[in-house]
Amino acid sequence: MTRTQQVPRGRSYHHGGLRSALIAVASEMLERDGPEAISFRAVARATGVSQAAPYNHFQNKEDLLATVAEAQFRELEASQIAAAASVRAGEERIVALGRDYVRFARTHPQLYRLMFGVGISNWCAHPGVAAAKDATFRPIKQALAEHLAIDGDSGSGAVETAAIAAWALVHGLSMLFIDRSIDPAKTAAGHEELLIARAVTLLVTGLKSGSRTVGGSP
Amino acid sequence: MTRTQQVPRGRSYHHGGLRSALIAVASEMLERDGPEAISFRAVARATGVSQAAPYNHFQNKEDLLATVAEAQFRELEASQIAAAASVRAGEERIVALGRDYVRFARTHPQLYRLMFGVGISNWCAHPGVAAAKDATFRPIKQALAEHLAIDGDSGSGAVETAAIAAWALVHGLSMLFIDRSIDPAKTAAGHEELLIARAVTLLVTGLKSGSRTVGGSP
DNA sequence: TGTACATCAGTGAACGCGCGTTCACTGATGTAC
DNA sequence: TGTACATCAGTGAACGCGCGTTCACTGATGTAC
Repeated sequence: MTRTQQVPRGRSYHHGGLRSALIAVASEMLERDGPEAISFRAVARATGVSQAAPYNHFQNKEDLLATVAEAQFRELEASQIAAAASVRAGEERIVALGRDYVRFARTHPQLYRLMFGVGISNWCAHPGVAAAKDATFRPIKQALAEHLAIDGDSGSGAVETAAIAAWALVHGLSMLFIDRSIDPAKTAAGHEELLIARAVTLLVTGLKSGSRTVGGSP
Repeated sequence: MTRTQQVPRGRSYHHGGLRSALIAVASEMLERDGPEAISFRAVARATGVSQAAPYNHFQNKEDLLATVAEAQFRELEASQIAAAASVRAGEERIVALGRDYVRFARTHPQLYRLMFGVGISNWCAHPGVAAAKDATFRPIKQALAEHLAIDGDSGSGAVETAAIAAWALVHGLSMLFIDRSIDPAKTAAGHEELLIARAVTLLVTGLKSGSRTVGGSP
């Protein structure tokens, strides 16, 4: 209960802030080695603590990984909110959100892989992650809804579809960059930014000119 | 050299077709357990052979995994070629390619994850995979080039950008479906197909109406 | 203010495991003469 | 056709490893009276 004061107090037997320290160290190690290679023991070791100590703060290894993933989603959400606020509404904002998204993913490539399940066998045990993921998704949904000016009838279904398409596009770009499917050697330095902007613009253009015609029965 | 005859000959000490048997068994196990969970020993065991036997056919575990990945890319390429041929050129063909791509990914979700590096630490050691990946990419590139009717000057750069955007879209959709980010409970049965078609159509629409205007300096 | 006590958050040893890989070996197979 | 020999493709034991997790424990901390 009094563990709210998280500052380690000198030569204390107790760590004082082990939980957050483990999260920080795990994030670093995950980013360095990737989610497939990380071990619970190694995280404890790197935090300067016995291998059993983390069990006072996390149920098991996956609990720690899921916690890190959730924290990353919260950071991405904050980044998206900031990106949306930095630009006036409309197409510009949607492109800004797309660029921000891919930039975030490429800044933390291995953590981004973790966020989408690499190295975690049972997502279902960690519902908090799904909630954080949904929250991340909100800014782009809202920006699209505003831009398409679909307020009422044809409504939420179309926005949902558009949002999923937009998400798929930036997620796909991020993953292809991360696993080097898009060759960074071929893509001259700085051109990636242009590529991302163009791709998102492409989609938004399609949304605008097709919003009344696209659809129909399966 | 005479190993071209791959049929196991009854109670033979030698297997006769161990290499391809290992690939088949590994594919099954990969699909069942995922690339993070598979072990070289387990593959040997399931093939009914000692744990050392596979080393006569593969340098190491990753060599086997990469071989499986390459084979899967070849299958996807064949599937894409067939999909392109099944429909007349134009927007329809592009949508058909997209649907086929995502269908393939969702039919072999864990193998698809392997194809994009999950469970493999060093892609660079397996250049054949990259080549197979490029080949997979060719049908959609060609379909886009034809549809955009950009033959000469503004040329290959625009097609390349469009192709990467299209690839990112279907790859993103595939991955989001596979890791259940797109909730299949929310998406009523059969509606996924519609979602995929709509998303691809969106992009193609954007390509058409924006092909002369999108671009500019970074 | 002092003290007895409950609780918290560590330790270090151990359990049991399966892994990737190597090694010396041997039975099976194919080939040259 | 028979045979000596090289090579191929298996075997089974072993090496060395680090892993996730549990356990009995104990030192540190906070609290009630």
